[in-house]
Amino acid sequence: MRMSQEEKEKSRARIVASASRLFRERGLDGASVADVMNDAGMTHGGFYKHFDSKDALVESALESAFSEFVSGLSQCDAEQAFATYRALYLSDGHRAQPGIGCPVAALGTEIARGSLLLKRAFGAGVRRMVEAVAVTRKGSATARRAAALRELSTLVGAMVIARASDPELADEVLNACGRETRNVQ
Amino acid sequence: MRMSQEEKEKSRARIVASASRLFRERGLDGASVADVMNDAGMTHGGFYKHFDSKDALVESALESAFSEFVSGLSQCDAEQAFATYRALYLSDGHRAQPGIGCPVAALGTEIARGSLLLKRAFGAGVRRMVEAVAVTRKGSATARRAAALRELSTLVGAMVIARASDPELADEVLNACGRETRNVQ
DNA sequence: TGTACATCAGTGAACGCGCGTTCACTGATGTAC
DNA sequence: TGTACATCAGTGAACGCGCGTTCACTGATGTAC
Repeated sequence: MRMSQEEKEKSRARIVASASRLFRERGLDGASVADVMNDAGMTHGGFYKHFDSKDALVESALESAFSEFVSGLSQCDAEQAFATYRALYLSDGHRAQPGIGCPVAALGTEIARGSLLLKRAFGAGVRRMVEAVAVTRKGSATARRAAALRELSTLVGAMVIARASDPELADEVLNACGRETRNVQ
Repeated sequence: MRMSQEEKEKSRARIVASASRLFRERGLDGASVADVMNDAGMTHGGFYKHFDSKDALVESALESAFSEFVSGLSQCDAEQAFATYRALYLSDGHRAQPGIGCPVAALGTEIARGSLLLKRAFGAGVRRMVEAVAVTRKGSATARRAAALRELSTLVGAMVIARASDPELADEVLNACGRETRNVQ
């Protein structure tokens, strides 16, 4: 039966929210259209009233995931912000909950095999993260941006290594990157 | 027709070599058993004379990929080694050729969803990379190891971001991490 | 404002396809005597 | 050393399964008059 336009918008929002979480938890291939629709409380057949293809959903889900994650980071106090970012990013909570965490650490190596369109959407999200980190740094705009890119790279790499390794190595890499980062030689 | 034991060993080596490359290029889900066997010059049916399952192949392929990548790194002069590692790791060549590159940057986020067995194999490979980098650092064993973990995290994160983003951002992150790394504040 | 009708969000069955895995078969290899 | 036979690496067809996508259908919504 037909739903109102308002209901349709709500349905779409639920689909994107479910996809955003499930893709990060299970991977782009690991979460099927049926999984996502079921999580959003519907059957899979109606999916194509909202999106042209699974690829289109991935793009929307990525955008949503970056928005959510960046706004979570940006709630911190500007002065102490980066220390807080780092502590949050490298926390056990973040390691254990990729579904609500950083899209780069959750999906990076899969997006690398995607279309240029997908990489542009991903790049746009990374830029938002870079900008959120850059405002916590000092120096020229160029230097702040470069520092933010290095910091982000370290955080992403540490979380990727931690999640893909046994718990012992995971702890070790998170510890190594979580303290004294400013004294890296 | 039955092959000699020597031939069987050669076949197995070809299967692992093909898997090692194809998994890094296309992902664990993106390269099928048939793809790998075909690349190794055989049909898919004989695969199970060599491995119990695709998962077992993934484990062998990972081990082979780490071996190959670490030995490539270790050929450098010990004194200048890390500068060379970094330049090689962040090069356009490495970005464009994941199939012969770092297994962490190629498969990290997928391994994160795998079994503990797979993560142990992955962790063992990462440890070999960490040790190869740690010998190029100075200070106590603990400090060298922590520095190596941070350096590796930065390299991995930068390559993951670069490969998953549009070319402009890719260049920017590789540049930001490729120079003046020792002055990260 | 009321009515008649076109639209379309969501359902559930179905499609073709590629996947990991299994299996009967072939014939050279390896082995027991 | 030669012979008879068991073994098994590799082939190619087949299996059940889940995938992305399509489609006929339902009935409330939105709209034209």
